[in-house]
Amino acid sequence: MSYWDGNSMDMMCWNHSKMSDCDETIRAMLEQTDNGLNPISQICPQTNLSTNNQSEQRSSLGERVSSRIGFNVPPLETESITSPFSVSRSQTNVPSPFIPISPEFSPSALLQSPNNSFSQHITQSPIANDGPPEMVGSSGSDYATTMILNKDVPHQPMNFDHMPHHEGFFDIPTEESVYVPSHESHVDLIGAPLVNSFESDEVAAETDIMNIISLDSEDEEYKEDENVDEEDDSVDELLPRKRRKYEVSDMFGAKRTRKDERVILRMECEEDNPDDGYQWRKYGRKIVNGNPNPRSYYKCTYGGCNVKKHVERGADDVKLLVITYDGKHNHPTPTGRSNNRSGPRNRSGFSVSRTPRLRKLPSSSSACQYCYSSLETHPDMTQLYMTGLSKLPSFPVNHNHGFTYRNDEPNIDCVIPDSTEVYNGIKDRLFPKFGFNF
DNA sequence: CGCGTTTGACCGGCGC
DNA sequence: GCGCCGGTCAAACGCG
Repeated sequence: MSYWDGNSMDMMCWNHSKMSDCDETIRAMLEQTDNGLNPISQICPQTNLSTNNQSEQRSSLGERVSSRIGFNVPPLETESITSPFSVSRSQTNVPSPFIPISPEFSPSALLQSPNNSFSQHITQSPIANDGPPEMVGSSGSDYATTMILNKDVPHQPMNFDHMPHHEGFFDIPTEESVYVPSHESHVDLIGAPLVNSFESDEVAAETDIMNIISLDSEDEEYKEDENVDEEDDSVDELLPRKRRKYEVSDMFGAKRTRKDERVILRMECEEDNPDDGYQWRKYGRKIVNGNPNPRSYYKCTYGGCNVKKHVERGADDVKLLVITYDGKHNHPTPTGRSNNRSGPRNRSGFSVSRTPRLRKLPSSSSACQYCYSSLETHPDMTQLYMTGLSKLPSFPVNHNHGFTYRNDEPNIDCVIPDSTEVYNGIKDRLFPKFGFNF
C-alpha cells in the first residue's frame, strides 16, 4: 500500500514551452521510489502550494495561473457545492491531486468512455506509487495549461492497492469540479480531434477521464438506472401521462442522481450551453442559490442515458459558466457532431438556451464550428482546471481500467511498472495525444 | 404541425 | 415538524 506523503507532493509541473525541463521533472518524479519523500515542491519550488489552507491554496493557484497564462482566472471556489467531508478533509494532510489534461480533453472526453488511456496513465503512472498526480501547473503556457485539482480534498493519500479498504474510503466525497477558464472568443469545451478520436473504438477503449472525474459511477449503476427506466417506462404505459405525488415520488427515489457522481466545470464562455458533443434536452430552469442567473437543467437525449447537467452563470461573473454533469454517459458521443446539428429544425442538437442575455449565434452550428477551428488554431486557449477529484487517490487499477468502489472487491491485476516503463508509457501514449513531443 | 423551451407547481432531502 | 431549497415534471408557449 502506498500513499502519497501529504507534504511530499505539492505539485507537478507541466510546461510545454519548457518541456525539456518538465521532462527532467517527470524523470525526477519517476525516479522516486515508493518510499521516496522528495517533495515535488523541491523539484518545482515555484509551484509549491500551501497545504494548510485550502482557500488560500486555490487563491494563490489562481493568481499564479493568471500571471502565467496572461489573463484573469476566476476563483475556483464552488460555494454552492459543499461536502460534509470537506472540513475533515481539509484537516488531513494529503496531497492535492492535480492532474494534467491536454487541451484536447474536453467535457465530452471527460464524460465519455469508460476506458480511457488518460486514467490508465494516471493509474499506471509512478504517481500511483508515490502520490497523487497532484497538479500539472503550466508555466509560460504557450500551449495549454491544464490542471486538475481536488476541490474538496486538497490532500489525499493515493492508494492503488487496497482502495476499498482504505480507511475513510466510504467517506470520500465525490463531487468534482472542473474549472475551464477560456478566452471568450476561444471557448471550446470540445477538443475536436479528441472527440473524433473517441468515435474510434480503439481510442474510446483507452480513454476515460470520466473514471477519474466521476469515480463513483459504475456500469452497474447504469444497469440499475436502465432497469429503473424500464420500470418507469412500463409504468408510463399503464398510468396517465400526468403523474404527481406517488408516481413522481417513486421515480425520484429511483432516478435521482447522486451528487457524488457530479462533475463540475467552470469556464468562461458566452454560450449558455456550449456544445460538449452530446445532445441535451432542456427540461427545467430555475433560480437557485441566490444566483440571479437562472440555472438550466438538461438531460442527455441519448436513449437510455441518464446523464443530466445543469448550467448556470456565475452570480458574480456572468461570463463564468458553471456546468454540472450528473452521471456518466453510457454511450459514445453522438456520431459526428454535424449530425447533431441536423435535428428537427436545427433546434434540438445543442439546446442553446434562448435566454435574452445570450442568444444563439446566427448559425446554429457556427458556435461549434468556431469551437473546432478555435481549438485547432488556438490550442493554447483552452485552460482547464479540474477540482474535486475526490476519489482519485483511491481508485484501484483493474483490467478494464475501471474502478471498483464501495463494497466491490478491488480487482487489481495491473502491476505498476517501474518508473522507466511508466515514463516511456506516458511519453508514448499520453503525450502524443496531447500534441507534445519530447 | 412538430419540436424544444418556458414556467409554475410539485416533490424529496436536508437543516434547524 | 416545519420550512427552505434543489430538482423534476408537464402543460403552455413559441419558433421554424
